[in-house]
Amino acid sequence: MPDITTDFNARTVEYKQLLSDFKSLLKKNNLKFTIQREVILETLYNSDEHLTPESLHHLIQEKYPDLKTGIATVYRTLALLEDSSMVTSLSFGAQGKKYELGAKNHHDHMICTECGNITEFVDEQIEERQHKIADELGFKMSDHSMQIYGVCKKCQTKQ
Amino acid sequence: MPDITTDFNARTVEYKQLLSDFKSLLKKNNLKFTIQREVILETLYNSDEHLTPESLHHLIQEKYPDLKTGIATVYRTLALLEDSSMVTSLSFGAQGKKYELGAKNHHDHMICTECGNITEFVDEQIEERQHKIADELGFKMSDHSMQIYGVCKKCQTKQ
DNA sequence: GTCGCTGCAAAGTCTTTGCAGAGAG
DNA sequence: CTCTCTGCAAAGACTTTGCAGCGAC
Repeated sequence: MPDITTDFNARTVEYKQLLSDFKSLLKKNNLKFTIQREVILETLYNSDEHLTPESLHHLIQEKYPDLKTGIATVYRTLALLEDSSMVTSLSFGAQGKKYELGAKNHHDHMICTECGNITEFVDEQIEERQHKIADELGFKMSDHSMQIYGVCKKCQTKQ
Repeated sequence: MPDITTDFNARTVEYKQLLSDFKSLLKKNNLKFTIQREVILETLYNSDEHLTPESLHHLIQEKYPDLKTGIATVYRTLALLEDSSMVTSLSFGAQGKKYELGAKNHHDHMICTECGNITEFVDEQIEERQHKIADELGFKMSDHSMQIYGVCKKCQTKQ
């Protein structure tokens, strides 16, 4: 069996899981499962990028032009997903926030100040120290975020 | 000599240094040294908090009611200071940014999700790892920021 | 005196909200 | 059927900009 098919199946299973989590969440809160909400989740899932509400909205309009999804619904759904910790938002320098699915593994971000691209990474030593520091300061740590800013390889070459 | 006096002198010297840096910066760019710009720098310096443009503006209005400093000037001056790396901005969750003087030592932030207070800390091990990671990913690192979110001691007690 | 700065108000962004009709359960 | 959602447009919040007079140099 070719790798691509395996990958596809794995992703399909993963997405189904995510979708079912989402449905449970909605049911638990007496909210309805709508096509717009599904499309937003799916688009977030299929994007490797960190999306702004606006870029997410554009992607959806391109893929489902007949749905006429409103930007307000995108904001409302992102707020819902963020409240229930299914997505995480990143805010930095520029105006606006970028969102990503929180279901993916935890990681930190390296942000290129030239092109705006974001590379993800994890470092166990840092993760460990963070917990220690929170303990020392008497904080009950719930989350953290770390960004390294700089110029990425590609942009260094350009200059 | 009492400690307080020593402290005061030390702070005065430090502020004079900062002010003179600011003046050099202005001169270098053919900009003018105005009372508003000084007041903004001074207020930032004397605040231990991380200030939003609005809170900075309020502080200034309280302390110098006759100056009638406009919020637009606060924004313009903060942008100027940030461009020249004299202040750093933090943006997270909520709307808007908070600013702090960058001349102070580098540090990271621990943010209480209950009361919004910010505690500063530095950890050498983390600083070191960050440089290593940037190197490994081919990034030319210019800066970084790290935030730990959680509930501070005080708020844990309240609950 | 010149040229940049300031406050004001108006214009921009990005985000949220109110509402009437559409649609999920 | 009921009660939540949605798209739209209007309202909000925060930030930036244009302009005429003011003030640093």
